[in-house]
Amino acid sequence: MGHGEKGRPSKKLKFAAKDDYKSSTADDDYSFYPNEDEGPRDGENEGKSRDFSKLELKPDHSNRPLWACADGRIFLETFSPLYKQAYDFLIAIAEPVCRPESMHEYNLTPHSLYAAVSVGLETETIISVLNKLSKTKLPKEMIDFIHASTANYGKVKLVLKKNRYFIESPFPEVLKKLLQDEVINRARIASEGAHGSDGFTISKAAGEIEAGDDGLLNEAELAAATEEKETHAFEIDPAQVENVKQRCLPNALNYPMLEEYDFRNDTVNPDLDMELKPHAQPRPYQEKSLSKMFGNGRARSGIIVLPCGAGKSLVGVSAATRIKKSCLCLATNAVSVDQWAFQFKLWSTIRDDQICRFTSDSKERFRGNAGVVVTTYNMVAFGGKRSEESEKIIEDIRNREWGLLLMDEVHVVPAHMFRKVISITKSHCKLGLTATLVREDERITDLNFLIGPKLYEANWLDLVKGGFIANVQCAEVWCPMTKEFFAEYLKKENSKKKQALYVMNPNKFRACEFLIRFHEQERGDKIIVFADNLFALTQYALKLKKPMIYGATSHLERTKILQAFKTSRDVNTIFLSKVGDNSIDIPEANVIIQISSHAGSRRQEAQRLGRILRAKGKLEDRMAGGKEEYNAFFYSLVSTDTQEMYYSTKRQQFLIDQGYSFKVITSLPPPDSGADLSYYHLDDQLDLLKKVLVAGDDQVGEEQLDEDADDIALHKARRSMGSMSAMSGANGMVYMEYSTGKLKHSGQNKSKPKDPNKRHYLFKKRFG
DNA sequence: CATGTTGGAA
DNA sequence: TTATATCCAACATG
Repeated sequence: MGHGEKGRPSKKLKFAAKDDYKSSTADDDYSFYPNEDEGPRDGENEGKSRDFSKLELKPDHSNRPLWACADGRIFLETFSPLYKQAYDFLIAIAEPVCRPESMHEYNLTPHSLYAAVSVGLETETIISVLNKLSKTKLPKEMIDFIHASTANYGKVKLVLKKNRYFIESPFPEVLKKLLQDEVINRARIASEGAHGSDGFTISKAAGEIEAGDDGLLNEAELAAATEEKETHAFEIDPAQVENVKQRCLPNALNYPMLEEYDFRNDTVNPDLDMELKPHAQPRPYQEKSLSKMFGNGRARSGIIVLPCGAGKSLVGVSAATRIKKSCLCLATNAVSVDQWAFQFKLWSTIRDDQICRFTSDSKERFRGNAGVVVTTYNMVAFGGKRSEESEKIIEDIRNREWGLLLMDEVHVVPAHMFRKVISITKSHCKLGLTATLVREDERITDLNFLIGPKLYEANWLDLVKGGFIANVQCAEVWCPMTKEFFAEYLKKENSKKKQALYVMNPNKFRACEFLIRFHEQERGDKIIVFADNLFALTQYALKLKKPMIYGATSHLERTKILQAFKTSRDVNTIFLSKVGDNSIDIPEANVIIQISSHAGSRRQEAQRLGRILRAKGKLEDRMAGGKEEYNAFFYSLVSTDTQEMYYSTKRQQFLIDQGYSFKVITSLPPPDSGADLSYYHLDDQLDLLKKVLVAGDDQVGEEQLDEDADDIALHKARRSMGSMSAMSGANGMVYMEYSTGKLKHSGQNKSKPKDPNKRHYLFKKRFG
């Protein structure tokens, strides 16, 4: 730990691009902020040589794009003509650490090498290709490390046959070694069949190769031809699969298991008749993802990383159409379920009666003996009492042997949920899709053994350049606290109260107001404002008279607001709470303003950024004049000299590592905007301050009693009246006025009880 | 039946 | 650890 910054190239770094790589991303102004730990940097690499000057350059070094260091780090020059091939290769064998414009940094780790072997690369291929691309002779340490890490890889396979799990290997001695492990030994179950002298079942297995993709990797993949060999195997308890897998990982016995599905030779499970439609033309990087998965004619389990908006669903649907067996598709929520079902119908020739959704209010069944089921993680893992109908369907899911388990947004699903889902379902192949493989906590290791290694990861910047996703300008806006707010901020001990103060900082509000005005009026943009803090969200939205959506906003209301945002010229800005992080799909938006967000979740940041990544406009337009224009904007508003500064930089390190250039803006709103914006007068600011202080004091205020009385009265009245939320006071009225006036939707009376305050958790709690 | 509300769960 | 969002099921309403 603690060597996030130290792990970076030292100041004495020789090559020129070093400066780009820091300064193109971060303003030196804030480099003094503590840098976050940088994911797993392997301990054993600490302290090894980082001095490049001793490395001996090859005579033709300028034609080669890589620098390889003894400690496992690799740097890639992105301006090299060999960049494309080198990138494909590196992404397969190493973890990307930092990918700014002109110089990428990667790290070789046991896990990354495991992933490399899993997609068919062999040790010698890895070394020779690295050597070919490197400007210097490969350090001996690196070669040794690759040897040591990969010696055992690819020797053991986990295979599902007729609903039973087997550990297979051409090397019986390896199986014996595994069985010396207590966990694995206990997991073994005796099975009938042709037994060899060592008690293993023996069978012949023939390798098969499919034409791979182009370029360097093709060679490598072909080189990874599987030979015909006797295969030895023993059976294990299905309930123990996960534990056994974990024992085999690089950090334990170091015989990580490959999971491959030889679907073409699967005669047990019924085929599902579906093809990609002709109009479904995968883009190059989608094709590449698929070639990693199906590179040797079988289906490998693993994770594919593509940014939001880059077309993950086409990859998922394509995978399903290639395997042509029953497919269980898992999404995070009901909205996603609908979208996936839609995507299947859009891209494939699947018949309507072969695809079904399984959620609380849609319990469809497919006809015939094979089909696609789209459901939520929750539904499968649900622990409580199920309805009769659900019970039947889930039983079906349990008993079926799935050809493909397609898991969307794997990065948001808690590990224990995965465990449950994976132990409930039996699948030959698992494909995880995600936009961000963030190495926060141990989650990533979990994913590695629960699903499989990373099969492919696209570089965002390359997709931007290709016009596949939008070109985003990220900016952090520094808003000084007003004197009065800062004084209160310093007085408070409670961090919650502090938060209320820095989020409601009038200068921040004015900056927000300014940005909204600018983007609405000058550029005609569509803007989403995010706030995690409900109080702030409400206050901002009310004051600026913009619609908002948060947890308690009804489904109907949500769709209405979103519809207006998408289609109406009058509604160009919406306020979202965390609801917007998942599940709400708004391709129209191209500006995001964050006014508050949670401490240090890089995932959240990336997800929000993903909202605006969908390419906007025609490529030609964007490239006009040879200079690519920004067509999307991402602002984080930060109150200076508060805790927020710390959190903010912490989170943004992630985006910097992804290669986004960052701007710090310190003069917003511009001085001359003055009274045009709210809270210009000190009196207004003080009013706001008072409001914040009262709200921040929550729970035990005198107001509470009044609210209580009102709320109880309302609670009682709710059934009979269904509306007339008098309790909500002026705030609610402003909100309603707005939503009825501007959105012009029908049924406005009905929506009245949806007043934000009414369902606020503070109110609900008091009845609990 | 469709819609809305509530409580419990993870 | 707290706050917030999500889902499911059951029940009420019209």
